[in-house]
Amino acid sequence: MPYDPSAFPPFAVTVDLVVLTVRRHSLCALAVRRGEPPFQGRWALPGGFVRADEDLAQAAARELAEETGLRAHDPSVPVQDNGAHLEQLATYGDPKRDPRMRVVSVAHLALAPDLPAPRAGGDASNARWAPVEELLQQGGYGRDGEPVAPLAFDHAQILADGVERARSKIEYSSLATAFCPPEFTVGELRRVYEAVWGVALDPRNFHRKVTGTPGFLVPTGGTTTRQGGRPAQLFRAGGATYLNPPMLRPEV
Amino acid sequence: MPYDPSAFPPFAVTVDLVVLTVRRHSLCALAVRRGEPPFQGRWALPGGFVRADEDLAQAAARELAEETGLRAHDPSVPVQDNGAHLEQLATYGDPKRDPRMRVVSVAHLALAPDLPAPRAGGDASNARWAPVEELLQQGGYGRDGEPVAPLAFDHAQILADGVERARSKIEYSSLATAFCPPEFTVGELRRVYEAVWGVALDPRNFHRKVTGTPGFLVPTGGTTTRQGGRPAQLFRAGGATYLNPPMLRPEV
DNA sequence: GATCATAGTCGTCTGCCTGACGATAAACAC
DNA sequence: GTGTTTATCGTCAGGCAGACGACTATGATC
Repeated sequence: MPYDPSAFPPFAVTVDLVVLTVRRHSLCALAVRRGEPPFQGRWALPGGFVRADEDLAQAAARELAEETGLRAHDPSVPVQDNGAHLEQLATYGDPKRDPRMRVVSVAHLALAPDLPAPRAGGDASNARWAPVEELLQQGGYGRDGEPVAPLAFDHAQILADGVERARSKIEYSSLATAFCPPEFTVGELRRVYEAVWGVALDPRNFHRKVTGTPGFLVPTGGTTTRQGGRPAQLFRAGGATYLNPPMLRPEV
Repeated sequence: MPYDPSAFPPFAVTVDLVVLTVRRHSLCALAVRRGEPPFQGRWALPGGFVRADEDLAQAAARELAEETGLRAHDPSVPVQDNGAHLEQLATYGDPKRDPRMRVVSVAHLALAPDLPAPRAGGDASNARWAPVEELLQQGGYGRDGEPVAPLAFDHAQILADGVERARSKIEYSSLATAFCPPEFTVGELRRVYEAVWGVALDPRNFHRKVTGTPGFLVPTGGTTTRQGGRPAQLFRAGGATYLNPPMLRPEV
C-alpha cells in the first residue's frame, strides 16, 4: 500500500525537558516563562518542536543546549566532564493537552550540576531554576507570599514524573554523580541524595556505603575544604552504572 | 499565535505493543505477520495508528483488545481478573525507522497470563506467541531449523527494551503476578520468575521470600494439584505494588 | 594561641535478610 | 508399597544496614 496521508491523522511532535539540578540543598528544575498564548506569561518546561530530520534524542539535546548551554552526555562515553545526563522520560499525548492542536510531547529528563543562571534566548528574566516543590504546588503561595500559578499544559505532571524518576533512579544507579561537578567529595554527593530525596542521611553510613561500592567512586588524590571543616578527599565518578546492592531510600 | 501548520512538520503517531506471556516455561511475545509493505510477510509487533481523538493509553488498550481480546488492567483497580497489565514503555522516533514517512511510535508493554491462541483480524496464521530469544536472534535459525528473519522496522530493539523492562520490574514490584491466572500457587509464580529471568531459583528460599513479604500474596484458602505433587495453597495478588525489600535477580 | 564549630573518616555492634541446604509432607503413578 | 514429584518448614552462616561512639583536621572566634 503506497503512502496515503488520509490513512492517519497528523500530529505535531515536541520534546519537553525536565532539567534538574541541586542548588542550595534543594532540588530545582528549569522553568521558562511563556511569551505567547496559550498560557502566555505562565511558567512552563522548556521544549520545542522536533524537526523533520531529527531524532528524538537529538531534538532533546538541541533544546537542552539552547536553554542551558549544556552538551548532552553521550551514554556511550561513561565519564564526560560538564555534560548533562539526558534520557527519555515518557510521552504525553492527551488529545486536549494543547488547546491549539494535537500535540504529542516526548518528555526527556536531564540531570545537571549546579550551573550559573540560565538563559532563555538570552533573556534571563524568562528562565529560572525553581525548587520543584514550588513548581508543583498548584495554586498555592510561593516563598515570597506571591500566588503561584501552576505550570502550563500538563507540565506539572511531567515534572512530577521526572522527579520521581530521578528519585528512584539514584537508588540503584550512579546517576547522582550527574548532579555533581567533575570532582566532588563524599559529603557533596551525600547532600545531593539528601536534596533529591528530602531526607537526612547518616554521614558515616553513607561514607561507608559509597566508598565500599566497587566502581562507584574513584579517588583523584586531591582534597578540598570548600565545604569547611576537615579536608575531604576528592572523587570522580567511576565506571559503574548500576549500584549493587542499591542505596536504600529511607522509609518515610 | 494562531494555529500555523507550517510551523512544525507533520508526524504520524502509532502505538506498538510488546505483549509478553509465559508459556511452557519460556517468555513469549506476541508477533503478527505483516500483510503489506514495507516488510511484507515479516513478523512484527502488533500496533497501529493513534486516532485523532484518542489518548495514547486508549490507543494501546484498543490495539491490545483487537489483537488478543484482553481488556487492559485499569491501574486504579488493584486487582482485576483476566485483565492485562499495560504501561507505556518508550517512544521511538528515528527519522528513518519507517521508509514511507516520518512515524513516531509510542511503544507499550503488556503482561498477560497464558492465553489461548492469538488472533489477528481473525486469522490465526498471522499471529503467534514466539519465545523472545527466537524473535531476537537476528538472522539465525529457529528451533525448526528454518531461517529466522529479524523483526520488521526497529521492533527488535523495542522488544528487547520491553523484555528488559519486564525483567527488571518484577524485581521490585509485584508485576510478576500479571503473568499468572487470578489464582495461582507459589510454585507457579516461581516458574514465572524463572522463565522471565531464565534462571533457576531455590523453591524453599523463594517460598519464604514471597510469603513473608506483606501484601504480596493473599491466600484464598483453596489448594490445587494441577502442577502435580503435593497440593499447593492458592493465592491471589495482594494490594502491594512495590516489593520491599525486592526480589533479587541472581547475579550472572 | 586556645577554644569552638564544622566536616570528614574509621570502628563497633546488633538485627535482618539471603543463599545453601537438610528434612518432612502430601499427592500421583506404577 | 515404592518411587517420583512438588510443597513447605527449619537451620545455619555470611553480608549488609542502621544506630551511634570516637577521633581527626580544618577555619572561625575570642
